[in-house]
Amino acid sequence: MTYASVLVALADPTRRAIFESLRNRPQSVSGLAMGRTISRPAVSQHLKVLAGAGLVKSETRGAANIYRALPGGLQDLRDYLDTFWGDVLEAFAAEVALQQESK
Amino acid sequence: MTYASVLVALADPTRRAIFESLRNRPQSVSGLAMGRTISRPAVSQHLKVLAGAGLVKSETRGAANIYRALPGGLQDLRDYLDTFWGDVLEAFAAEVALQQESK
DNA sequence: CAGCCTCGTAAGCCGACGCTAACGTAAGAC
DNA sequence: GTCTTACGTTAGCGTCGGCTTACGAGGCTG
Repeated sequence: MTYASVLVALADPTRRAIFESLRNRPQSVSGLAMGRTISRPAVSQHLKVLAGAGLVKSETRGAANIYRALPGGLQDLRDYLDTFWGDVLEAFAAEVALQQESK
Repeated sequence: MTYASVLVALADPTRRAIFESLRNRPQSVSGLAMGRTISRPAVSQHLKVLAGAGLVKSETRGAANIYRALPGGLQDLRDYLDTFWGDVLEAFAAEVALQQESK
């Protein structure tokens, strides 16, 4: 069920940009907001959504708050897509067989 | 770039339900709307979005319009996720090496 | 302590999204 | 031709989501 929240989290372009920036190296909230055109609270809200989807983990270091991308957060979505693959191909094969039979 | 539209398309629960219903067997617009609580035009609009993302193909059969799921439509998203995997693990390894070095 | 930094949250605004109702079009069935 | 079925599109409405501004809570430094 968590693949749904992952899809919602990654559907937003700004959130994707934050996540992509985080995949390279862990960063603080201010650091993430600095290179971008949006304000710092906006980044904070996006991080909240990403954390809820299990894509990001926060780690308090002094007054700062370091965010890091979680590799396993995408696994559920990958499994979901793999399920689709098998089903679609199966349905396709079944239809091909059906048309062969009707000839 | 198409993985973005795929993410947006699959982020909506109703659209996912339609796509999941379509992965089993091709169906007409009315057939898709029948089992659901939403109206037929709503289904039509969702199918338009799915088609724009390359997840679905329409095939006119008489007055009806049969929609079918495309297996290759998810490939771009899969590749995108795979890119993340490598990068995150690489960053993780780099950080581990950094901490090892500082010891 | 005061001052400055970091951050999260609440209120409010505005644009986009999903839905319905109504219309118009095209393809059979009679 | 007439009627019915199946479909796409539009206009309009309600709602949700992303953004900013403003505030309050901690932590660190002088």
